[in-house]
Amino acid sequence: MVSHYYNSIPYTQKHSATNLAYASAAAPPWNWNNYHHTTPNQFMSDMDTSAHAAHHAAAHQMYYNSHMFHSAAAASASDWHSPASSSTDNFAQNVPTSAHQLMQQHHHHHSHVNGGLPSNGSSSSASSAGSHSSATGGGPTSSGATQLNETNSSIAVDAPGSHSQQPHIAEGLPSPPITVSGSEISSPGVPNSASSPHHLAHHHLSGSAGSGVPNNNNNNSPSTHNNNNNNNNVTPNNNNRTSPSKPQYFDWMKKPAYPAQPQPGKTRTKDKYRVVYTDFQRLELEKEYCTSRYITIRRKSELAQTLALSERQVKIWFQNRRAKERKQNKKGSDPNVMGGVQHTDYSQLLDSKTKLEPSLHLQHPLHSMNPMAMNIPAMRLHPLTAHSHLAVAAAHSHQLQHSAAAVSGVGSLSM
DNA sequence: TTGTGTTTTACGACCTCC
DNA sequence: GGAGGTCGTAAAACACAA
Repeated sequence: MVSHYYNSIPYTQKHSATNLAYASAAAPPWNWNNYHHTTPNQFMSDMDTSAHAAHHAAAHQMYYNSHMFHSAAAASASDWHSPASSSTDNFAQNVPTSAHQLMQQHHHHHSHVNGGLPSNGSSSSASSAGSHSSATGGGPTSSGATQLNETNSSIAVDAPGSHSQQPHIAEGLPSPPITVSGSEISSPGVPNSASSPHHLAHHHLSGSAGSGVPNNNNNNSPSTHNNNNNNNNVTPNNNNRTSPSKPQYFDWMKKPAYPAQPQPGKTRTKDKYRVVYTDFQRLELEKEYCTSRYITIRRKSELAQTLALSERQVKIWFQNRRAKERKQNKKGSDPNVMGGVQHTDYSQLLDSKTKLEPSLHLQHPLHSMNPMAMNIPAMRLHPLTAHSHLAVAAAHSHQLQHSAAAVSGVGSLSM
């Protein structure tokens, strides 16, 4: 199965709607309107529908409004775009610039309600659906608005100093689905991603060049890795884990990140690479995971589009996430205690969430309905386990945001 | 700066289900 | 046969101590 992903279509993209995150220019990534449609036949697909759908939407909205971006919101008011902000913290950078903005824009109306906080995380969106604020909307930035498409291409170089919003957004976005495989994958979304670190840069080039290079995944190649090393200054990483300043052009940007033609049938070896998802992407994935440990086909598709990842990437992320959780549970004899995870604030988060969303403590239908899940001990959620899942996710989210909090001057996330 | 341990993406092998 | 699941693992990215 996997093999054909890159063997058969090595470097081509599948042009399915679902895979092309950016393809749907018309449908902005942040549009969550389609949430939870039932998908008959999918054993999990229905999970999100009906009861869960309602809860899901509610959960996102309630949960994330109050917690997920709380710190970001707090900081956002003044600091996010402040050039003065010296912090190099990656999340902080991302949030403010991209994720946060997106949030604001996307849920602009919510913000009003909430007093300007970036309300709901993306998700929430169900509500935002109709109001997709687009670009102009309101964010501080406006133009940014944008959609992934625009963003990608817009990543252009801003004049230094000029804080054009677009780039920021782009940063927050997706990463590069660069996959060797081209699979659904892979490509998906990303059209080449602008997002990936290199991608961003690479895209940048291509964008400016107008070429629009299609994905190419393979960036990876060694060259990719070298980027970081060679390019010193700025890590192309979209995560912005490094420098806050926007790079202009670098040598590595000028050349293709990867060899023109990797061997199509090769198995992953030297060329193996992996992209680092942006904090925003991770956060969104965590949020989704928080809601359900098993993503439905529909949600996977939506998420992939939203985050500019391939469905395959989303699927694998969930697989890895579950594996991580199992591992953690194993570590701690007590599955309810997340092994190795900091307990600090997530408990707070959890508590708050619980209050807001009691239903989250209930066993998710999926887990009882999914035959496969039934055979997997780890999947059998007893009440406490369910709790721990949330905690894990929350903790993880916490980690992602930790930096943001630090930047904002908030010692710990007040979630 | 470097060495080392951990985490994060991604895949292959194999399994089950439809 | 295809899709998605787990398990194990490779390797990049990251964190951190020395």
